[in-house]
This record gives sequence, structure tokens and C-alpha cells, in this order.
Amino acid sequence: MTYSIKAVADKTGLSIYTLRFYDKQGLLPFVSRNAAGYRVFTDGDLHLLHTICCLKDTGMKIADIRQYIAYVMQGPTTIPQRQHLLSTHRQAILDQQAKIMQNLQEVDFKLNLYRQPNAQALVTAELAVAQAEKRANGLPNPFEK
Amino acid sequence: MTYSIKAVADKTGLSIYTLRFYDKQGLLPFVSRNAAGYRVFTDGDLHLLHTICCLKDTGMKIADIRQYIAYVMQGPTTIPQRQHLLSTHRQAILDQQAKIMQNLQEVDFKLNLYRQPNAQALVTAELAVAQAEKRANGLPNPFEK
DNA sequence: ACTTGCCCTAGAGTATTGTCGAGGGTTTAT
DNA sequence: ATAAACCCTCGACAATACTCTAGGGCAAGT
Repeated sequence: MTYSIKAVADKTGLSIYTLRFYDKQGLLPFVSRNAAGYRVFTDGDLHLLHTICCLKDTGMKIADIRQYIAYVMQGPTTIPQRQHLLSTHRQAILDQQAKIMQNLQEVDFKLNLYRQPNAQALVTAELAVAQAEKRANGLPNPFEK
Repeated sequence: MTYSIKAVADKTGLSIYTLRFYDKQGLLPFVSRNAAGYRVFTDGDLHLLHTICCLKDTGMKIADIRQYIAYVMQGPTTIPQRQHLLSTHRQAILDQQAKIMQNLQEVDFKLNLYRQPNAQALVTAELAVAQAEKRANGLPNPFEK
């Protein structure tokens, strides 16, 4: 079974443009061409493309994905390098997730404030403090309609 | 207490360029200027800037942060809009986190494979299958040194 | 007065990740 | 054999988020 670029676009949700862009960026060196120069995707290619999408969707840069694919193309001798690249990436994801969850807690704090029955009063008070601070420092008041 | 742009840059880790960029983008309408046209940050401004960083670090686009700040500038009447914006963002974060964790599982699967004692053999076999697939479809073999 | 180290704006430049149009060849069905 | 629907490359354009340069003003110490 083989697939045209359009078939792959339909299967993956990536646009044809994006697939060609990825190829241009060196992410698809494993995709063969037919006599007319058309890209021909095999099932194995789809599997690798899926891996590429996993890496992309977890935030890996195209340059790093290219490196990973280059290792894959070089065969089994590059297993240690692949391992290193992926585990570094894995840790980066986890670190970033943790950071996001921390920041999310502050967003939640704000949300909670806005949901208080006396939210209006709280926000008004906060605004008054900010304006007083400006006045105390002889600054113009930027909170004006 | 007030702070120069440099002091704020040092405190937040944002570059002076970035702070000026944020101002240009309408994220800092609350920052006053002194007689010489210099930006003067108050403690309240730093607090709001911190909120901006939270939103940015959780992936919110500058355009949306600008909207949030605009609501804040408009005073307590915009609490419902702020609530809607933040809770939409909150859900977007959670959805994305979930998607990333799913994709991470596939990365983990690969990592686990590379850590097997017979990883070399497994990868070699996979490569052989991919090459056979190309041959079976009369395609050139892209896996060559 | 002068040097140093800040501050400002406007606008150009950069990096990343696409997205699209022009111009042209291929395949398939009628 | 011709239209419709594909495919190709190349290169321009776009959105996002900075980053930096040029040109010039201000403030403090010597």
C-alpha cells in the first residue's frame, strides 16, 4: 500500500503545504519519489511521520526533529544518540508542564477572586490602591476612560 | 517605590527590549512616564506585569493578553469578561497538557524500546521491513549512507 | 564641561513555522 | 485529445515574538 501526498494530508490532518515544508526542512528523507518525481509514502513512512508529529506536538523544534530523523536514517548504531535526544526532550516537556501548572495556579487564583460575591468591591479596591500609588509618586493616572 | 525599565528587566528576567516591545503591543498601558518620557514602574505595575508573564508563560497570545489588560483598565465592570477570558484560557491549557501527555507516552514507548537489551536487533528488523516495503513497491531505497 | 550610563522612538532585522501563487508537468476519465 | 484533478519546485508572503541599530535626549559623577 502506498499513499499520495494528498492521501497523507487527509490521513494526518497536516496540510499538503506543511508536508512539503517538512520535506524541505529535511524531516522526510525517507519518502521515495516515483518516476514522475511525485512523493510516494509507504505505511512505514506513515509510522515515522506519526513519530514526527508526536515530537512536534510535544513542542520539539524542527531542527531537533531533523536530527532525530537523521539518526534513524543512519541505522541502529545511533541508538544511544536517539535515546539521549528523546530523554532530554522528555525532561524538557516535564519541566515545562510543571512550570505551566505553577503559572496556572496563579490564573486560578485570579479566577477565584473574580468569582467571589464581593469581587466588584475587591477589584475596585485594588484599582484604588494602584491609582493612589501613582499619585503618591507624582505620576499621571493611566486609568482613565 | 518606583522602578526604571532596567530595574524591572533585572527583577523579571525579561529584556529591556521585550518590555518596550510589550508596551508597544499595548500590554503596559498602566505604566506611567516621568517628565522626561521615561517609563516609571510602581509596585502595582510589577504585580500586573507578573500576571502578564503568567499568561504568557502558559501560552497565551499577546493579542489575548492585550484584551485582558484592556478589561483591567476599564475597571470592575469587566469582571465577567475577564472571567470568561481566563476560564477559556484555563481550559485551553488543560486540553493542551492532556494532548502533550498522550504524545509523551509514545515518546516513552520509543525510549523504552531503545533501552531494551535487544534494541539493536529490533531497530535493525524495523529498518529491514521499511526497506523491503520500498522494494516491494518498486521505489528507490532512501536508507543509504 | 565631559564622560558614562541610563532613557527614548522608529524602524529594520531575525527566527520559526507555515501558507500560498505562479508556472509547469502527469494521470485519469470521458 | 482534452478537461479535471493531481503532482512538482521555487520563491514570495505572513504571523508571532522578539532583538537590535541609529539617532538623539537626560542625569550623575569628576
